[in-house]
Amino acid sequence: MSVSTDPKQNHLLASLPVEDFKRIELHLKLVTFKLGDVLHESGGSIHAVYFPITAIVSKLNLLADGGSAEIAVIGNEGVVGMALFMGGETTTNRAVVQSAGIAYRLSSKIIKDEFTRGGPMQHLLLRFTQALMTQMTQTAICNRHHSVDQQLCRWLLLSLDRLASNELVMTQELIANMLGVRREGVTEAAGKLQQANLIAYSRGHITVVDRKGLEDRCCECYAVVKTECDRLLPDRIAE
Amino acid sequence: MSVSTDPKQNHLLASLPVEDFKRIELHLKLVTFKLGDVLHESGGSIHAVYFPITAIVSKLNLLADGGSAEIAVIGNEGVVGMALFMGGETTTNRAVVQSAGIAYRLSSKIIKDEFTRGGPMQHLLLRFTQALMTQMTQTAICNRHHSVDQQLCRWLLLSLDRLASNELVMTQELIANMLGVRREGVTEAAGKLQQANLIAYSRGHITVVDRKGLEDRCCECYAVVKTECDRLLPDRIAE
DNA sequence: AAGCGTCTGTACGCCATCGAACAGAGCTAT
DNA sequence: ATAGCTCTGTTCGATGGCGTACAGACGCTT
Repeated sequence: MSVSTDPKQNHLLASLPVEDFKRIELHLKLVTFKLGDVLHESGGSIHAVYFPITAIVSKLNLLADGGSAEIAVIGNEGVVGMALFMGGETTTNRAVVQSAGIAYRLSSKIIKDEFTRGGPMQHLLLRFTQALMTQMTQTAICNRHHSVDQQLCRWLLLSLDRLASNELVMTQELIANMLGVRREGVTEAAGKLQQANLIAYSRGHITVVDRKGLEDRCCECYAVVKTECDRLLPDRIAE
Repeated sequence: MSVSTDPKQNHLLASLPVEDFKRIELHLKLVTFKLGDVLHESGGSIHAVYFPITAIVSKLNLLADGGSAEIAVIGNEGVVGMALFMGGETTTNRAVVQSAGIAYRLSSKIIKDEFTRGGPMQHLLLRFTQALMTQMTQTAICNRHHSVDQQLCRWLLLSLDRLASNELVMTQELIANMLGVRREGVTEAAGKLQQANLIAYSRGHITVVDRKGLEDRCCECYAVVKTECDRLLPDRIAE
């Protein structure tokens, strides 16, 4: 098996004890996602959870008038579809692929059974859920108090942390949807970052040149989320 | 026992099966909170969970520069201190009393044991957590897209739903802290609502006169949260 | 009843973001 | 190489919320 499709590239799966992993191993289905694929709709039923390996997934809230805002981003540190084991079955947000890649799918029944055991899997899923809540709440206050410039930095850094390379495939239009601002606002903010030699981009490809510079320019929100994720989540293989 | 101090005034406690309730009943400690009391600090350790009866609690995120924003409000439909059973032990937000009243306290050990059982209590707590996440995410998008006027309506309605009377004890200054806006912004928005005969207030006492009118004036965010809470949470005594 | 502190009302200039409209630049397909 | 589409850059007026400053109103205390 090639390293790049190893389920244990997902941090949650990686930190499961052997016996627990063995139990679900056969049920894990490799799936490939491309940019824009929808894992589940807002209000739609959820049939499985997904453990991203190289894919990155955005949770987007939507408004009746077409407005939107990303409320969290999930990569190989976590899992998509928590509403299944939380008991709600659906959520009021859409899960959409922000960066193409692969993930492992686990069907509704299997993940629920596993969660109900109350073992390491439950423990991991709950801690991840709390990390996700931190991201959501920090997004809320960031939306309230910080400039588009700062939020773009936060967004780039959060995405970068979940990516193997330093290049994002993402148009300014899409970033604007994520941040819930106008496309022109992103153009302007991105222009500033480019002038400052922090990023370089062209037609949907953004390359982060100076990561440290982005962090300096960013609001505190990124650091809050990062610190809390590091605290709550396993960062590599246990055992 | 007077009706007003019955633990079963809390919807979660009320919908526990008899045997599960009996097990924790003796450990429930009645506590009285006044406006501004802090249940736990941002980043501080949490020693107990609280089931509000008449009290209302705000979850507030804070910024280094003093900025703040309410990310959720919890009344007798829920519980404060989820980080305990989620495994994180602390959260990055402050829980502060927004409306004076009583609550029942359950110590760390008891609630954890109860949660670990995997029975009805776990089930209820998880569903409540998901309802709370809905509130958080809707707050995030509301902060991004809606006016102070609309947000004030949302805030009033969410508070009202958790209150026995139609009078809130709350200065405009405090509301401003919750919404993360200037006090003057609240004065202006509240002035409009008063002129429209939807509310009446004076020196820290707000009376809602026309609830329906508030709903009409509000953004969709209130309805989204309300609908999801109704779906996920028990609304009265089970058995 | 006088005094003081708290709460609310109002005004003004400033700035970030919005909305709309359009120009240019770079792929890609035929 | 030409046409057409997507993506990015720029402009301009409008506007909502911010920061600051101050004035009036209410109510508690002495």
